[in-house]
Amino acid sequence: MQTLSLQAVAQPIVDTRPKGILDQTLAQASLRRVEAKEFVFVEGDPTTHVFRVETGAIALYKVLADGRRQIVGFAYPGDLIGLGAEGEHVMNAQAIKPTRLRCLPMATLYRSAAADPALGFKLYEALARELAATRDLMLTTGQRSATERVVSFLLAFSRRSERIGQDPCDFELPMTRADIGDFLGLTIETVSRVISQLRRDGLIALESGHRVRLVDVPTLARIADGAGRSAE
Amino acid sequence: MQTLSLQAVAQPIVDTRPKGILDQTLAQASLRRVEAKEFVFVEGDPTTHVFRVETGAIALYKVLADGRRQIVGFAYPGDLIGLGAEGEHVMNAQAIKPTRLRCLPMATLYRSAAADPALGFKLYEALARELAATRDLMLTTGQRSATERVVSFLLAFSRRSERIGQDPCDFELPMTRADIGDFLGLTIETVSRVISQLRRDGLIALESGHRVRLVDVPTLARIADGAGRSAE
DNA sequence: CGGAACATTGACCCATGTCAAGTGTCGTGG
DNA sequence: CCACGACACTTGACATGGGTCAATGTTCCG
Repeated sequence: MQTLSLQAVAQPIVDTRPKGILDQTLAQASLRRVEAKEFVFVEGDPTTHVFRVETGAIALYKVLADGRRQIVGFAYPGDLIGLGAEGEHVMNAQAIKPTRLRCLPMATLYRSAAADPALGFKLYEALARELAATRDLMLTTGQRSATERVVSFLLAFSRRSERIGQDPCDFELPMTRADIGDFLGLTIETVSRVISQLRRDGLIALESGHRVRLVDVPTLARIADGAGRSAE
Repeated sequence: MQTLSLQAVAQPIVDTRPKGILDQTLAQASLRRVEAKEFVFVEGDPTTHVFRVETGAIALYKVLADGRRQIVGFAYPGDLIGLGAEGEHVMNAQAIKPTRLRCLPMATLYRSAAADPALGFKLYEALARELAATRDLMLTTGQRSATERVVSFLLAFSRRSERIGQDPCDFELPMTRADIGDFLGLTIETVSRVISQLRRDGLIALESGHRVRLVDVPTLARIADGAGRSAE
């Protein structure tokens, strides 16, 4: 899942790197700050804008009538949110830490896309990446055990950490155990137990509940893909 | 899901039945037949074509190293498959009954899309619909009980049946119990047990394992959304 | 008609949910 | 600076939904 954020890596010496039209447009877009737990939009809101996360993190989730919650994704800096919904949003977007967003009016975006097929293609790609990520998550929640899910989650976060040029084996999880549980289809307690067990087994280490260090990545990788099963 | 397909509305007066450019292109595309259980493409295949299902049904799925399988969607007549993958496919597409497909070379599609933003938008919309469907499924597999999952599945199928102008309360499921299980994240046995129970409760009726009649839709709808839970 | 694939049903058991208690940890106000 | 309350997290005991294994029934096609 290499992201659209090529521009984040290739920063200008003299602005050699021609920025895409999307970046150009976004650079001028208004900035919005949201505090932790504040909503960017909720289900039913008219889809007036698309947002790009600049800093912070956002949880995207749906809820059932009785309050059960499924987080379908987290958005980190560089990610676009609000794409693909027509008319009104079908989910909630809530900040999990203080966050800054660029706000791009849908109308502007569509006008630009009609004029420039390359922009349209960018949006298409962004959506395709989201779809791929969502399907991977489905494979995880639908088929894996609790331990496999948590480990897959940690490894995915590790890969992301690496992708943005940070230590892939030592990172800060911005979300709570409840968020992880609602993402993986597990309860808080199960997430907590699995993490404790991984620590006891010496596969990960924690200093402060949210700072994770991956100690034995090969073993973790094996666990994620079902080591110790029938047809492994 | 009313669409942005303004271009579909604003069509010329002559040529009464305005077919979109996508339909025009597909009408000329080559036809391919696949038998039940035959693959349209598998993980790793180069993404040379996009397909539209004409008749039959296709299962789209991913597999884990040890063989566990997650069906991420079924494609029925009218649906596009193979969109959103770059370079190579990341999943398998297998017919669950004899199926006919229109095959559209990716290159042709992209060339057309570059020329006509309206087509690009169609593809974008198709992808957005898939994303929405996948997320709904995630909510189901991640948060619902076995009974809720099966009932949700039946109701979704019922809605589709209605959408294509057929009886929403009496339909033929093209897929096996194994397919349903791998779609919902349940075992064959559980699917079978739940269906038997629903029948015993008089909520559905079956003549031949695959022909389903929904008897008490209101109750089914209540079950799907968690009737009999804490905060219902 | 026969066999293979698919489906149902039952008995048992385990992974994970539920309920409950207890332990940090952080931010606020005294 | 400390005390307090609110949360988040951990841990334990127990319950249970759904998985596993196994036997049997059914359907469909050659």
